[in-house]
Amino acid sequence: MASCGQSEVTGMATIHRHVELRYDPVALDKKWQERWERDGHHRVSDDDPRPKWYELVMYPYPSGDLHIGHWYHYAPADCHARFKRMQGYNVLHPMGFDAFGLPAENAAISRGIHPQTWTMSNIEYMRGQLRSIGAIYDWDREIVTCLPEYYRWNQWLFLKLYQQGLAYRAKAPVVWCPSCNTVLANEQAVNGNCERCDTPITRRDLEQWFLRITDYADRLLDFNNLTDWPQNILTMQHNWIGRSEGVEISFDISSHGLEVKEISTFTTRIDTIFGVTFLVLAPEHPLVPLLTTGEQSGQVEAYIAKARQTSDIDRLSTETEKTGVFLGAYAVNRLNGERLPIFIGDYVLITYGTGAVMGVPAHDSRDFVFAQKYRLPVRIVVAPISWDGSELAEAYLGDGFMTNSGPYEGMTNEEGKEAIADDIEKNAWGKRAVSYRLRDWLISRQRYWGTPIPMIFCDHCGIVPVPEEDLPVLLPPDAEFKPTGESPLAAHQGFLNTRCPKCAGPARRETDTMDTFFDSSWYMLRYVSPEHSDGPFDPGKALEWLPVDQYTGGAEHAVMHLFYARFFIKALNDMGLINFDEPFSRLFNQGVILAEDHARMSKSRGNVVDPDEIVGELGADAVRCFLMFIGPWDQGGPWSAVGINGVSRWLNRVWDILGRDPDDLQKHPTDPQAVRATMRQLHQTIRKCHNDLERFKFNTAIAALMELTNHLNKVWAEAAIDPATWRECVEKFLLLLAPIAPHITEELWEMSGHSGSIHRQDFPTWDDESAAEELITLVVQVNGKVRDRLEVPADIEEAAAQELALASAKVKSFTEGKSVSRTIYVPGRLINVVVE
RNA sequence: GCCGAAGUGGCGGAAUGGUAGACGCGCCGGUCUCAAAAACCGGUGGGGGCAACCCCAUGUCGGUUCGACUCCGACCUUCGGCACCA
Repeated sequence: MASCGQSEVTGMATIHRHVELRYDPVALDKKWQERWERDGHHRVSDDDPRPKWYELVMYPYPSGDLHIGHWYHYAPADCHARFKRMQGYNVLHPMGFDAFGLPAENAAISRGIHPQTWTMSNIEYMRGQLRSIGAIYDWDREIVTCLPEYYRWNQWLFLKLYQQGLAYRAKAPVVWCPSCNTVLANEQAVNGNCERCDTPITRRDLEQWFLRITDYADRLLDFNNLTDWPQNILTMQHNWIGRSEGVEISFDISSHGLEVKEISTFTTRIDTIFGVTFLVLAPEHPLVPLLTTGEQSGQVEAYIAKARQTSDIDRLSTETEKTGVFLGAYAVNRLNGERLPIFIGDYVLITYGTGAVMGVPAHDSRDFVFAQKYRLPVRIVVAPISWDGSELAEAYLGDGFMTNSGPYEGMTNEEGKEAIADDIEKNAWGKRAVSYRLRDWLISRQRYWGTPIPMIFCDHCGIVPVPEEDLPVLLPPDAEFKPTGESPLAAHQGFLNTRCPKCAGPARRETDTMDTFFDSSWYMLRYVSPEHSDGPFDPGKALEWLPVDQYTGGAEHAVMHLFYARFFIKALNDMGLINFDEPFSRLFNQGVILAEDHARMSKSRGNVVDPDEIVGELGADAVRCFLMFIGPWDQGGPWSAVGINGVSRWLNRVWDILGRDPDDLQKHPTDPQAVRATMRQLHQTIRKCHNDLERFKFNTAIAALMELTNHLNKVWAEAAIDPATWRECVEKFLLLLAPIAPHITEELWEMSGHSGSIHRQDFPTWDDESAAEELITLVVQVNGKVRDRLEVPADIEEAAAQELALASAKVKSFTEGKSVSRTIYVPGRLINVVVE
């Protein structure tokens, strides 16, 4: 990739001029966008008698510039929404801004602009860019999450969640980004690095606000109402929740004379309980300081200190050697009375299960390497098939018969699991339990540009929620943004100091703000009544519009936004605020638009495509068409500066075709066969467009429309059809093209003498009879290889087809001297002659 | 390492188990032009043949089938996701 960015841009502009435009698309964009706006063409009424269709796109972050990736997301989605509208739906296709978040604050720090100023001016600019798409957004419904009218309802919802016990404060080891100086959600730590700035993350113990999403783990695992979601998203959510069934089993430590008499561990392999030869606790486990003997304390403390410093990327890597330190203490396995040494090891996570594991080196690969390193015994208790009693080279993870297992000897390990679990429960040594990989959702952020968490700390009353009538808790405009690790709000005395709502004594406000995923977890509800001031949404309107019928956005939100939104809707449903259980009925993930060099677009690579420039030259319709034409929407694909000329030329031809006077055709005799063929192709095209647009297969829909224009050009050149047929064809064609290219079709609709907008017309319908072929090309195969092609009536009978096939000279040359064993006939398709 | 998706002309891509390469880009030839661009018309997977035609070809190797880009198995490559979850 050449790095001379400047000359490349001019080079690209030259390429565009390879098409000489016969009409002025830029003028049309302006004319119609203004007129649609003036006429309130895109305003959506709540009292429309037609069935509703809520088509939602993931709203953008107002970074200040709409790039071609936004176009790739929004233009096809708009086409689909327009298509549904022409099908007779009252379509809500709203747009807004995900306006809180770090970049605004970083701009404030690096350039001295207030986040509010930066964000709002970006929004202002992006509104104009979004308008250039020509989409049917109803701007009266726009939402901007950083405005108090929106975020007060974040606070309101937070209070509701708190009342339900779904929001709580806890000290927890949290993911910390030392560069952003804030806590991150688990989901925002990517490969041990901060999602935003790529800095290796560390852990910190902090008092934080959490949402109890784990309470909903099982319900979030129920995908029965999500049959129209892509399977890969469901799989990701399934794995993210990571439900495992097992047993919590405790080991006796009463001999240590502590208040705590046992250590609890979680295992999915209780069948291996007789193979336990040691225990490992997470370094952060609360029993560690109590159990450590004086002799070992030096080593243990050093190990803990080191584990704290180790970045997550090292600690979580499967490559890292498993290390640990003996505490000097022992526990007893109650099933066989054995004494087991207790270790700490950083491969045990405090956040999963009970923070302690039973070490079964024979049947767990991690325990195996740990045992080897510290020379701990390895005892096989589930015998591999045809095991000869020799030692293992690696852990055996498969099934087998129980051995060295006391009363359970000889059972299959699956039977053993149940029998042992039963006995453990009978003796109250533990119980069957379910563990989840999923953690509660940490929503506290030590940053300024977010929704203040509406909580107050009072020395007398403890944690007191801000009363509803005191909302919103406004973000003070005059805060210092320097990231110190504490929220900037903590340094703002005016914000910090308040009165306790209960006792009216002096109190302090919570100074953390909310994760912006909180905002987007319910924004689809706000669009139905963006002005509503008695609650986050008008319940009647929510009832009317939701759930979202079609949601589109990137797959990168699989375990974050999409997951959180599902949780919110379930929680709100439980509170009786809404009456549905899933926010998005259908989900479609569009792919990623790549640069011409097939790499991801990035400023550093210098391969970014600027949509404004191309729209300013070729018009919005050409860009819309080309983005949809590149390939299947869910696959994404490379942009091509030359390729867009193809659709531009095509739109030129469309302009040309519609500009012809159909009466010119009267000067020539009409060919009835050509008329039938034309009508047939029209109906086939309508059918194909309908089916393809329904399923987001824009590329093949456009290809079919191109074929129709090619056909029309041909019959025009031959003057083979009559003016009435021509008129019907071009009119229906225009309607088919309308959702794809709204500006040119609106202009041509007006020019051909129609009053009213083309976009208020019905999408054309087809009938299969008119679309049916009269003649087909019957493929004749011999042993599966094509040997001849015959023009025959479409409804030809098998016997007749067989006779024709066998009579073919070409077929004869391949069957000569051989015997025909049978023929296979596929009606309307082919006949295959099988010889020998 | 595990899970998932995808590999088709020079390029983007099309094909309910039934004509592989629709549509478009690019390229080649022609028309128009003083010339070029644009536009329009025609051609365009590889190999062989004067030709009619024939052979080969959808990542690789097998399999199922009258027939496989499509279904099954193994492998290779690319791209996503997860990655000590006991």
